[in-house]
Amino acid sequence: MAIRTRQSQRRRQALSRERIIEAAVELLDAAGEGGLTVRALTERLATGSGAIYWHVGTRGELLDAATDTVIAAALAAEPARAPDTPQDEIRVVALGLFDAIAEHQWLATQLAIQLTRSPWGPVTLGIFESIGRQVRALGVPQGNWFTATSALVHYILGATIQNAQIGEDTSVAEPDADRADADRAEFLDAASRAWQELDPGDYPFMRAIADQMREHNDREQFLAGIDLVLTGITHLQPPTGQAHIAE
Amino acid sequence: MAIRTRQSQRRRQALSRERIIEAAVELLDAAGEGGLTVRALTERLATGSGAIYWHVGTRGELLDAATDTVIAAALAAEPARAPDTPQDEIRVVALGLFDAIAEHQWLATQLAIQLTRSPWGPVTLGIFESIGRQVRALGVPQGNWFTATSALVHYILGATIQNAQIGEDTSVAEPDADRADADRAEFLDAASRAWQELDPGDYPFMRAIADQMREHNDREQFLAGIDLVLTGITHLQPPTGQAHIAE
DNA sequence: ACCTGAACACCGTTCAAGT
DNA sequence: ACCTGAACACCGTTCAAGT
Repeated sequence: MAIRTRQSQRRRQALSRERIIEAAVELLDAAGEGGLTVRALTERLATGSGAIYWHVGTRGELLDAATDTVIAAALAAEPARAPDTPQDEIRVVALGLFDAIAEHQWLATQLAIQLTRSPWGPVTLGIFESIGRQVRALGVPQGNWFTATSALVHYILGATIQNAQIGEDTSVAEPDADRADADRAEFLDAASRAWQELDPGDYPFMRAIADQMREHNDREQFLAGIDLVLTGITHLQPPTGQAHIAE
Repeated sequence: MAIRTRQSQRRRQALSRERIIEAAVELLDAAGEGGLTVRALTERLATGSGAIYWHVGTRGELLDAATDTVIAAALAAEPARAPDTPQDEIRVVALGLFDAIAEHQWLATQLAIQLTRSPWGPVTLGIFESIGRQVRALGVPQGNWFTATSALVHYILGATIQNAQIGEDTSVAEPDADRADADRAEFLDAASRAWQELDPGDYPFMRAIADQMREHNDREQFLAGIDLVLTGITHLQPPTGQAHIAE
């Protein structure tokens, strides 16, 4: 009963690479990575397994294509209000990724897999380019572009992966926004309580910050981290030709 | 022929949870996540599949246990020279994770999976605690502990995941250190050339930094990012009770 | 308590055959 | 060129049976 099969009797749309990727994203959203099986896909699309391989290739290639598609859409999405400084633009791009991963939790793992397997594949390239342009607009000296952009991108990816399941909802449905808020408060409360019960000998730090956890807002916290990195970028020493002249 | 079966005829060590995890790590190191199958494991350990389930549980639980074990070891490892400032200690912890993931590439994905599924599981907790203690030692005001620690941890995780395959070797074997260096130079050169051939309309930034890629050292670059975040932490505003009094 | 291994359900992929 | 679906090899997990 879990997943409703939306179109099983006769095919409504012609089969195509795009249609297959779209259906794959629906399955992934509904049931996670394990939910995307060739059989479930052929059933949903009312076709045979060979058709999938004809249009997109193996299951792995389909996963890559789904990841590329969703990330590219998140990077291309125009924000409601036009940002007027490079800092704002960076926040917009970062929140775009943050929300995309919250909406499609399977993205966190897929992103990590692509990052590991091909560190400079299309996905990473797109993210670096988006952030890098704003770093340039910030007036950072050219020799620091790579360091500054890497720091931002890596912070964004790490934070975004950890917040995948916490951030949920936000932009999707309004009706149960209250319920989502309640869920999150409950989650934070549980985490906070768990930390307070940790062995003080092993986890003195986590115990000490247990209080802060309760009253913390994921998006605000995420943006505070962005600001911290931006501050670090502002104070970068202009690079020398040779690294580490004086250590 | 690929993987040498080290002990097949008769069992040399008594079967135990620890022995199974050890063998799992060997399989993962040799052939990645796909290389860890229950059948390969039972063959290597000269046992039946039921024994695995008796001692550790499902394949997923075994993957979690392997991840926990390797990360805990990386965090507990004592550095060659004792670090004498909190900043140095942070660099030591960060490089410990950097090297662990370079040595065990499958860790990058597993870490991301655990981070997504249980954001405050034992792995994340251990990393936060290690870094958090040093943030406290740095003299950061308590209200900023969480923000500062998150920024560091998320940067470290993001950077470390992307550098998983580039960083390889380093601490393992000396004989082919030259060869590994050559491999990396080749890799960087290829990336640099690929960026120079990108469409200037779509990727102006990546084209502009293609040169920097060639002469870049992963570990130095990683540490430069750490320093950037540390600088940002130093310049954090002391927090107010209510967030965003004046926007 | 600890271990064996056949049996089961499910999976990705291929490919001869159709249109 | 595009699609079908049976067949194949392989997988994780269970469990009655052994010690």
